[in-house]
Amino acid sequence: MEKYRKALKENKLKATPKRIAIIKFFLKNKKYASAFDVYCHLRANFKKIGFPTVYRNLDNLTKIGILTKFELDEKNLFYYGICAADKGVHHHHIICERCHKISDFELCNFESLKGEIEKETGFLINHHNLFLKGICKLCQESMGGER
Amino acid sequence: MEKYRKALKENKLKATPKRIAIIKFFLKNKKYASAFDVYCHLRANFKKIGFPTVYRNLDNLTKIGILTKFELDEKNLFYYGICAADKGVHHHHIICERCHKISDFELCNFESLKGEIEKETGFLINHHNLFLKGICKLCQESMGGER
DNA sequence: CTCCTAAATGGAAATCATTTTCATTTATAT
DNA sequence: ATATAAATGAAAATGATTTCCATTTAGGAG
Repeated sequence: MEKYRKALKENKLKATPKRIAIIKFFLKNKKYASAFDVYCHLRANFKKIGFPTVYRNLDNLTKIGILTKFELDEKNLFYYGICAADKGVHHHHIICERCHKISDFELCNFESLKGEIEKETGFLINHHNLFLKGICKLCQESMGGER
Repeated sequence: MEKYRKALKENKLKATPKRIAIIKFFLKNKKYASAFDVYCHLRANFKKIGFPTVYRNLDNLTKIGILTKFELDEKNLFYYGICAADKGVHHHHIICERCHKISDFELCNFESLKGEIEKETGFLINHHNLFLKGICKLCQESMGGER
Protein backbone atom coordinates (compact mmCIF):
# COMPACT_ATOMS: atom_id res chain seq x y z
CA MET A 1 0.00 0.00 0.00
CA GLU A 2 2.88 2.35 0.72
CA LYS A 3 3.92 1.95 -2.86
CA TYR A 4 0.57 3.30 -3.98
CA ARG A 5 0.52 6.18 -1.55
CA LYS A 6 3.89 7.15 -2.87
CA ALA A 7 2.73 6.95 -6.45
CA LEU A 8 -0.22 9.16 -5.59
CA LYS A 9 1.99 11.73 -3.97
CA GLU A 10 4.43 11.70 -6.85
CA ASN A 11 1.53 12.53 -9.10
CA LYS A 12 0.12 15.22 -6.84
CA LEU A 13 -2.98 13.20 -6.09
CA LYS A 14 -4.24 13.22 -2.55
CA ALA A 15 -4.58 9.93 -0.75
CA THR A 16 -8.28 10.28 -0.12
CA PRO A 17 -10.17 7.49 1.63
CA LYS A 18 -12.03 6.68 -1.53
CA ARG A 19 -8.94 6.45 -3.63
CA ILE A 20 -7.34 4.16 -1.12
CA ALA A 21 -10.51 2.08 -1.01
CA ILE A 22 -10.52 1.74 -4.78
CA ILE A 23 -6.93 0.58 -4.85
CA LYS A 24 -7.56 -1.88 -2.04
CA PHE A 25 -10.61 -3.17 -3.81
CA PHE A 26 -8.57 -4.07 -6.86
CA LEU A 27 -5.60 -5.31 -4.88
CA LYS A 28 -7.78 -7.62 -2.88
CA ASN A 29 -9.55 -9.55 -5.56
CA LYS A 30 -7.20 -8.92 -8.48
CA LYS A 31 -10.19 -9.06 -10.80
CA TYR A 32 -11.24 -6.55 -13.33
CA ALA A 33 -14.34 -4.54 -12.62
CA SER A 34 -16.52 -1.94 -14.28
CA ALA A 35 -17.02 1.54 -12.91
CA PHE A 36 -20.42 0.37 -11.74
CA ASP A 37 -18.89 -2.55 -9.84
CA VAL A 38 -16.54 -0.16 -8.10
CA TYR A 39 -19.39 2.20 -7.35
CA CYS A 40 -21.33 -0.61 -5.70
CA HIS A 41 -18.35 -1.60 -3.62
CA LEU A 42 -17.79 1.94 -2.41
CA ARG A 43 -21.44 2.47 -1.69
CA ALA A 44 -21.19 -0.36 0.78
CA ASN A 45 -18.38 1.36 2.62
CA PHE A 46 -19.14 5.07 2.45
CA LYS A 47 -22.24 6.98 3.31
CA LYS A 48 -21.79 9.23 0.32
CA ILE A 49 -20.37 8.26 -3.00
CA GLY A 50 -21.07 9.61 -6.44
CA PHE A 51 -20.43 8.27 -9.90
CA PRO A 52 -18.26 11.22 -10.87
CA THR A 53 -15.88 10.36 -8.07
CA VAL A 54 -15.66 6.79 -9.23
CA TYR A 55 -15.02 7.68 -12.82
CA ARG A 56 -12.58 10.45 -12.01
CA ASN A 57 -10.58 8.24 -9.73
CA LEU A 58 -10.53 5.28 -12.06
CA ASP A 59 -9.19 7.59 -14.72
CA ASN A 60 -6.66 9.18 -12.42
CA LEU A 61 -5.37 5.83 -11.26
CA THR A 62 -5.19 4.60 -14.81
CA LYS A 63 -3.25 7.66 -15.89
CA ILE A 64 -0.59 7.12 -13.30
CA GLY A 65 -0.29 3.44 -14.12
CA ILE A 66 -1.87 1.90 -11.04
CA LEU A 67 -4.83 0.60 -12.95
CA THR A 68 -5.25 -0.52 -16.51
CA LYS A 69 -8.35 0.19 -18.55
CA PHE A 70 -9.66 -1.95 -21.34
CA GLU A 71 -12.78 -2.79 -23.21
CA LEU A 72 -14.25 -6.22 -23.60
CA ASP A 73 -16.80 -7.70 -25.96
CA GLU A 74 -16.99 -4.41 -27.80
CA LYS A 75 -20.00 -3.64 -25.70
CA ASN A 76 -19.20 -0.03 -24.99
CA LEU A 77 -18.34 -0.74 -21.40
CA PHE A 78 -14.92 -0.31 -19.92
CA TYR A 79 -13.24 -2.39 -17.31
CA TYR A 80 -10.39 -1.64 -14.95
CA GLY A 81 -7.90 -3.86 -13.22
CA ILE A 82 -4.91 -3.47 -11.00
CA CYS A 83 -1.67 -3.23 -12.90
CA ALA A 84 0.94 -5.27 -11.09
CA ALA A 85 3.84 -4.16 -13.25
CA ASP A 86 5.81 -1.15 -12.14
CA LYS A 87 5.18 1.98 -14.10
CA GLY A 88 7.29 2.21 -17.20
CA VAL A 89 8.08 -1.48 -17.38
CA HIS A 90 6.99 -2.90 -20.70
CA HIS A 91 4.26 -5.46 -20.14
CA HIS A 92 0.92 -6.70 -21.33
CA HIS A 93 -2.18 -8.08 -19.65
CA ILE A 94 -4.05 -11.33 -19.67
CA ILE A 95 -7.50 -11.82 -18.24
CA CYS A 96 -9.23 -14.94 -17.06
CA GLU A 97 -12.47 -15.43 -18.94
CA ARG A 98 -13.90 -17.38 -16.04
CA CYS A 99 -13.05 -15.49 -12.85
CA HIS A 100 -12.02 -12.18 -14.41
CA LYS A 101 -8.64 -12.16 -12.75
CA ILE A 102 -6.17 -9.92 -14.48
CA SER A 103 -2.45 -10.57 -14.61
CA ASP A 104 0.57 -8.91 -16.10
CA PHE A 105 3.42 -10.48 -18.00
CA GLU A 106 6.54 -8.91 -19.34
CA LEU A 107 7.41 -11.60 -21.83
CA CYS A 108 7.06 -10.08 -25.28
CA ASN A 109 8.92 -10.92 -28.41
CA PHE A 110 7.32 -8.23 -30.46
CA GLU A 111 10.60 -6.57 -31.32
CA SER A 112 11.63 -9.63 -33.29
CA LEU A 113 8.43 -9.43 -35.32
CA LYS A 114 8.42 -5.70 -35.74
CA GLY A 115 10.92 -5.54 -38.57
CA GLU A 116 9.13 -8.19 -40.56
CA ILE A 117 5.75 -6.58 -40.18
CA GLU A 118 7.18 -3.22 -41.13
CA LYS A 119 8.63 -4.76 -44.25
CA GLU A 120 5.38 -6.52 -45.11
CA THR A 121 3.05 -3.62 -44.46
CA GLY A 122 5.28 -0.66 -45.19
CA PHE A 123 4.21 0.85 -41.87
CA LEU A 124 6.56 2.27 -39.31
CA ILE A 125 5.29 0.82 -36.06
CA ASN A 126 5.01 3.14 -33.07
CA HIS A 127 2.90 1.18 -30.61
CA HIS A 128 1.87 -2.37 -30.09
CA ASN A 129 -0.59 -3.92 -27.73
CA LEU A 130 -1.00 -7.58 -27.06
CA PHE A 131 -4.15 -8.54 -25.24
CA LEU A 132 -4.75 -12.07 -24.07
CA LYS A 133 -7.72 -13.97 -22.75
CA GLY A 134 -7.62 -17.37 -21.19
CA ILE A 135 -8.20 -19.39 -18.06
CA CYS A 136 -6.09 -18.79 -14.98
CA LYS A 137 -4.40 -21.51 -13.00
CA LEU A 138 -6.94 -21.59 -10.18
CA CYS A 139 -9.85 -21.87 -12.54
CA GLN A 140 -8.13 -24.63 -14.45
CA GLU A 141 -7.74 -26.54 -11.22
CA SER A 142 -11.25 -25.89 -9.99
CA MET A 143 -12.63 -26.99 -13.33
CA GLY A 144 -10.73 -30.25 -13.20
CA GLY A 145 -10.87 -32.06 -16.50
CA GLU A 146 -14.29 -30.73 -17.47
CA ARG A 147 -14.78 -27.52 -19.28
CA MET B 1 -17.37 -6.15 -55.03
CA GLU B 2 -18.68 -9.52 -56.16
CA LYS B 3 -16.76 -11.04 -53.30
CA TYR B 4 -18.74 -8.94 -50.86
CA ARG B 5 -22.09 -9.62 -52.47
CA LYS B 6 -21.32 -13.27 -52.16
CA ALA B 7 -20.37 -12.92 -48.53
CA LEU B 8 -23.64 -11.11 -47.87
CA LYS B 9 -25.64 -13.81 -49.56
CA GLU B 10 -23.81 -16.54 -47.71
CA ASN B 11 -24.81 -14.86 -44.49
CA LYS B 12 -28.41 -14.30 -45.51
CA LEU B 13 -27.97 -10.57 -45.61
CA LYS B 14 -29.64 -8.70 -48.41
CA ALA B 15 -27.49 -6.62 -50.70
CA THR B 16 -29.28 -3.39 -49.97
CA PRO B 17 -28.07 -0.16 -51.55
CA LYS B 18 -26.97 1.17 -48.20
CA ARG B 19 -24.97 -1.89 -47.34
CA ILE B 20 -23.24 -1.76 -50.66
CA ALA B 21 -22.58 1.93 -50.17
CA ILE B 22 -21.04 1.29 -46.77
CA ILE B 23 -18.73 -1.38 -48.13
CA LYS B 24 -17.75 0.85 -51.03
CA PHE B 25 -17.08 3.72 -48.67
CA PHE B 26 -14.57 1.67 -46.74
CA LEU B 27 -13.11 0.02 -49.80
CA LYS B 28 -12.51 3.36 -51.41
CA ASN B 29 -10.54 5.15 -48.77
CA LYS B 30 -9.32 2.20 -46.71
CA LYS B 31 -9.48 4.37 -43.62
CA TYR B 32 -11.22 3.68 -40.41
CA ALA B 33 -14.32 5.68 -39.62
CA SER B 34 -16.80 6.09 -36.82
CA ALA B 35 -20.49 5.32 -37.18
CA PHE B 36 -21.04 9.04 -37.38
CA ASP B 37 -18.57 9.38 -40.24
CA VAL B 38 -20.41 6.67 -42.12
CA TYR B 39 -23.71 8.29 -41.36
CA CYS B 40 -22.49 11.57 -42.84
CA HIS B 41 -21.26 9.84 -45.96
CA LEU B 42 -24.56 8.07 -46.48
CA ARG B 43 -26.55 11.19 -45.83
CA ALA B 44 -24.80 12.74 -48.79
CA ASN B 45 -25.94 9.93 -51.04
CA PHE B 46 -29.38 8.94 -49.84
CA LYS B 47 -32.44 10.98 -49.19
CA LYS B 48 -33.28 8.98 -46.13
CA ILE B 49 -30.83 7.44 -43.77
CA GLY B 50 -31.12 6.72 -40.09
CA PHE B 51 -28.57 6.01 -37.41
CA PRO B 52 -30.05 2.63 -36.59
CA THR B 53 -29.39 1.51 -40.14
CA VAL B 54 -25.79 2.63 -39.92
CA TYR B 55 -25.17 0.91 -36.62
CA ARG B 56 -27.00 -2.24 -37.58
CA ASN B 57 -25.11 -2.54 -40.82
CA LEU B 58 -21.73 -1.81 -39.33
CA ASP B 59 -22.41 -4.54 -36.84
CA ASN B 60 -23.65 -6.95 -39.45
CA LEU B 61 -20.66 -6.38 -41.65
CA THR B 62 -18.36 -6.76 -38.70
CA LYS B 63 -19.99 -10.02 -37.71
CA ILE B 64 -19.43 -11.57 -41.10
CA GLY B 65 -15.84 -10.40 -41.21
CA ILE B 66 -16.06 -7.69 -43.86
CA LEU B 67 -15.34 -4.94 -41.38
CA THR B 68 -13.34 -4.87 -38.19
CA LYS B 69 -14.39 -2.90 -35.16
CA PHE B 70 -12.08 -1.41 -32.60
CA GLU B 71 -11.82 1.28 -30.03
CA LEU B 72 -9.21 3.99 -29.92
CA ASP B 73 -8.08 6.39 -27.26
CA GLU B 74 -10.41 4.75 -24.78
CA LYS B 75 -12.84 7.50 -25.59
CA ASN B 76 -15.94 5.38 -25.69
CA LEU B 77 -16.20 5.67 -29.42
CA PHE B 78 -15.84 2.81 -31.85
CA TYR B 79 -14.27 2.78 -35.24
CA TYR B 80 -14.68 0.48 -38.16
CA GLY B 81 -12.42 -0.37 -41.04
CA ILE B 82 -12.44 -2.69 -44.00
CA CYS B 83 -10.88 -6.03 -43.26
CA ALA B 84 -8.79 -7.08 -46.22
CA ALA B 85 -8.03 -10.55 -44.96
CA ASP B 86 -10.34 -13.35 -45.98
CA LYS B 87 -12.66 -14.56 -43.32
CA GLY B 88 -11.14 -17.18 -41.10
CA VAL B 89 -7.57 -16.33 -42.00
CA HIS B 90 -5.60 -15.46 -38.89
CA HIS B 91 -4.51 -11.87 -39.03
CA HIS B 92 -4.20 -8.64 -37.10
CA HIS B 93 -4.63 -4.98 -37.93
CA ILE B 94 -2.43 -1.94 -37.98
CA ILE B 95 -3.68 1.60 -38.25
CA CYS B 96 -1.93 4.71 -39.43
CA GLU B 97 -2.01 7.37 -36.74
CA ARG B 98 -1.75 10.08 -39.32
CA CYS B 99 -4.15 9.22 -42.15
CA HIS B 100 -6.20 6.54 -40.36
CA LYS B 101 -5.57 3.95 -43.00
CA ILE B 102 -6.11 0.44 -41.75
CA SER B 103 -4.17 -2.57 -43.00
CA ASP B 104 -4.08 -6.27 -42.28
CA PHE B 105 -1.10 -8.49 -41.81
CA GLU B 106 -0.93 -12.20 -41.28
CA LEU B 107 2.55 -12.34 -39.83
CA CYS B 108 2.21 -13.43 -36.23
CA ASN B 109 4.63 -15.34 -34.11
CA PHE B 110 2.38 -15.57 -31.13
CA GLU B 111 2.36 -19.34 -31.09
CA SER B 112 6.05 -19.35 -30.28
CA LEU B 113 5.42 -17.07 -27.31
CA LYS B 114 2.30 -18.75 -26.11
CA GLY B 115 3.96 -21.62 -24.31
CA GLU B 116 6.34 -19.34 -22.45
CA ILE B 117 3.61 -16.98 -21.33
CA GLU B 118 1.45 -19.88 -20.22
CA LYS B 119 4.36 -21.16 -18.17
CA GLU B 120 5.06 -17.74 -16.67
CA THR B 121 1.48 -16.79 -15.88
CA GLY B 122 -0.09 -20.17 -15.30
CA PHE B 123 -2.88 -19.18 -17.66
CA LEU B 124 -4.17 -21.31 -20.48
CA ILE B 125 -4.42 -18.90 -23.38
CA ASN B 126 -7.52 -19.00 -25.53
CA HIS B 127 -7.36 -15.79 -27.53
CA HIS B 128 -4.78 -13.23 -28.42
CA ASN B 129 -5.07 -9.92 -30.11
CA LEU B 130 -2.21 -7.83 -31.38
CA PHE B 131 -3.09 -4.27 -32.22
CA LEU B 132 -0.58 -1.95 -33.84
CA LYS B 133 -0.38 1.74 -34.49
CA GLY B 134 2.13 3.46 -36.68
CA ILE B 135 2.67 5.51 -39.79
CA CYS B 136 1.86 4.08 -43.19
CA LYS B 137 4.16 4.19 -46.17
CA LEU B 138 2.43 7.06 -47.92
CA CYS B 139 2.44 9.23 -44.85
CA GLN B 140 6.09 8.50 -44.26
CA GLU B 141 6.83 9.67 -47.77
CA SER B 142 4.64 12.74 -47.59
CA MET B 143 6.23 13.70 -44.30
CA GLY B 144 9.69 13.47 -45.78
CA GLY B 145 12.42 13.59 -43.21
CA GLU B 146 10.59 15.88 -40.84
CA ARG B 147 8.91 14.85 -37.66
C1' DC C 1 -1.93 21.72 16.11
C1' DT C 2 -4.26 25.23 13.14
C1' DC C 3 -4.77 27.48 8.79
C1' DC C 4 -4.91 27.89 4.11
C1' DT C 5 -5.47 26.49 -0.49
C1' DA C 6 -5.67 23.51 -4.10
C1' DA C 7 -7.74 19.32 -4.86
C1' DA C 8 -11.59 16.23 -4.29
C1' DT C 9 -16.35 15.32 -3.88
C1' DG C 10 -21.56 14.65 -4.59
C1' DG C 11 -25.94 15.66 -6.53
C1' DA C 12 -28.34 16.95 -10.35
C1' DA C 13 -28.46 17.57 -14.87
C1' DA C 14 -26.35 17.13 -19.34
C1' DT C 15 -24.13 14.55 -22.96
C1' DC C 16 -24.04 11.63 -26.55
C1' DA C 17 -23.07 7.31 -28.79
C1' DT C 18 -25.85 3.53 -29.43
C1' DT C 19 -30.15 0.74 -29.29
C1' DT C 20 -35.12 -0.35 -29.11
C1' DT C 21 -39.70 -0.20 -30.90
C1' DC C 22 -42.75 -0.57 -34.39
C1' DA C 23 -44.97 0.59 -38.55
C1' DT C 24 -43.54 0.81 -43.39
C1' DT C 25 -40.70 -0.46 -47.27
C1' DT C 26 -37.81 -3.52 -50.02
C1' DA C 27 -34.74 -7.36 -51.74
C1' DT C 28 -35.00 -11.73 -53.47
C1' DA C 29 -36.46 -16.63 -53.75
C1' DT C 30 -40.20 -18.93 -55.99
C1' DA D 1 -45.45 -11.10 -60.23
C1' DT D 2 -45.73 -12.35 -55.57
C1' DA D 3 -45.01 -13.63 -50.96
C1' DT D 4 -42.22 -13.03 -47.09
C1' DA D 5 -38.48 -12.45 -44.30
C1' DA D 6 -35.32 -8.89 -43.86
C1' DA D 7 -34.23 -4.00 -43.78
C1' DT D 8 -35.36 0.62 -42.78
C1' DG D 9 -36.47 5.28 -40.48
C1' DA D 10 -38.40 8.19 -37.04
C1' DA D 11 -38.87 8.93 -32.49
C1' DA D 12 -37.97 7.73 -28.15
C1' DA D 13 -35.30 5.17 -24.83
C1' DT D 14 -31.07 3.72 -22.89
C1' DG D 15 -27.22 3.95 -20.17
C1' DA D 16 -22.46 4.75 -19.42
C1' DT D 17 -19.85 8.71 -18.65
C1' DT D 18 -19.11 13.70 -17.91
C1' DT D 19 -20.03 18.53 -16.63
C1' DC D 20 -21.26 22.07 -13.42
C1' DC D 21 -20.90 24.07 -9.27
C1' DA D 22 -21.33 24.62 -4.44
C1' DT D 23 -19.33 22.24 -0.47
C1' DT D 24 -15.89 19.51 1.84
C1' DT D 25 -11.29 17.79 2.73
C1' DA D 26 -6.24 16.46 2.52
C1' DG D 27 -1.99 17.83 3.67
C1' DG D 28 1.82 21.31 3.52
C1' DA D 29 3.15 25.72 5.84
C1' DG D 30 3.65 28.09 9.89
